[in-house]
Amino acid sequence: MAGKREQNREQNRLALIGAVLDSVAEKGISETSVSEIIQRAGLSRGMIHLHFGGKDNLVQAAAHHSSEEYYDGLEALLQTAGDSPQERIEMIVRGDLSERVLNRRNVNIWYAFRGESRNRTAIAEHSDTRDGRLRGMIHNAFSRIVREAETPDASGAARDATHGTLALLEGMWTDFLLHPDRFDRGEAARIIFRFLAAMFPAHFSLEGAVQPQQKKGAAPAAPAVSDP
Amino acid sequence: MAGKREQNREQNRLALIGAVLDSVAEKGISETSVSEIIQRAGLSRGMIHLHFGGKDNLVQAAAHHSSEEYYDGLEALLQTAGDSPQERIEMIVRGDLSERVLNRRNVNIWYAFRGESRNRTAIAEHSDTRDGRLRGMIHNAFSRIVREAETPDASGAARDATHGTLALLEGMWTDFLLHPDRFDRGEAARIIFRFLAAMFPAHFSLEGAVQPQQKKGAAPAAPAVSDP
DNA sequence: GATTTTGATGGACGATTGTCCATTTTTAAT
DNA sequence: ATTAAAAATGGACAATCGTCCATCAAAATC
Repeated sequence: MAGKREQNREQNRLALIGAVLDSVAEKGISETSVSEIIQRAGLSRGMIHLHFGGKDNLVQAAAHHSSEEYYDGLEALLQTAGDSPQERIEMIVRGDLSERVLNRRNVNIWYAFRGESRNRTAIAEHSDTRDGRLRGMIHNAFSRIVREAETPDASGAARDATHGTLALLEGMWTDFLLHPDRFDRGEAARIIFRFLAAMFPAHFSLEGAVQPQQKKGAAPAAPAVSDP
Repeated sequence: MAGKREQNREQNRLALIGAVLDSVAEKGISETSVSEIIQRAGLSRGMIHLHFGGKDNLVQAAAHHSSEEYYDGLEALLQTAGDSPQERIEMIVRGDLSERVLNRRNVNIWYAFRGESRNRTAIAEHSDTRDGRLRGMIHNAFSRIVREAETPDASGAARDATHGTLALLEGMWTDFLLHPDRFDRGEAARIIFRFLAAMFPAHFSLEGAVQPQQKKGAAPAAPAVSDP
């Protein structure tokens, strides 16, 4: 039996965190005031001090919550992936670009906290740990790939591929932040795999997209007028 | 004659903008108050309203100023580059990762504004235009590369290479934001060129040096997009 | 040198910020 | 049913926010 008392208590805690995240996503950090938060949560003014001891702690808890949510989602997705390293990397990339993870709300929240993370040490830590865990997963997979491929300077290649893949994902997120309407998930994934396929042709290919390795060049010859 | 009056006026305008950027870089946006600004600028309280009509406009002007500064620096660097597209791309990448452009101050400012750009339409616009101009320069170079290389689906390849390179640069900036102390410019550049070398082995090499052009006979033709 | 013009000053102002506590309400224990 | 304990309320509070204007100082013009 949870006890109605403790149950309500936890429920209100989460309501406050949710209200912060909603407000940050919608209005930005600078407009996320105590008044705004308690109005969204439908609770009284004193609750913040009661549950978190102050607004800063609440915001920090919200950042932590959001970070955990992101990583849990990604890890759950990863458990449905196959065992091969390329499958795992593909799952991470597609997962990180999926609607469930990469959406306006999450992106807004993520970048809002990042912009203020310099001062809020605790928030910066969450960025770090998330980054660290994700990096570990990707690096692990690439290590196996370069080992199989017997690449020269294997450890350097794995590290660079990891770093580059992470950077590419970060860049795509930024893309989404700046142009959420014209962002194309398929294109983002295709570009990442195009780079990976160029580096590890034996492990990645461009399925679904043009893969004209041995086909004769059909001379598309369409002059590029398309804006970038 | 500039007139001592107008001269002082402009000087104070710039002092206010500089104070905003210093404060944003050092304390973050949320702690950049009017009091903080005028204290740093050594001017009186009314100046903000006099010169900019309000704090929001001043912050916007500061964002604009910072953005212009970034792009001007990059463009100046680009004019010292050679004519070949690979030289231009290398110059852009190395320039974007150079100490002069990528440093704590600029990164802090840039991400602070990004985090709040959702609401401030004007600030978001500057991100856009900067992004657009940079994208144009890179896309222009890749268009020439794929044309020379007679790549199948040339326009798609150029677009993807542009998109990927921009994403990689963005990711490296984020890297610097989160770990300014252990960031390695050389490593960042090496990774980008490693990806580019994999995609365009005839044009980029792993050492980061530009690959010597194999055929000199090819007419450069007119650039698809004219540089500003 | 006198006058006009304009930039610059700094305090007053109401609004809003986050904190905190006296009080009330609700649940658990007796 | 009564008491004890905990949770929730909402307003008081000082501090700070950004705006604006009456006033002053200085440069430009006459």
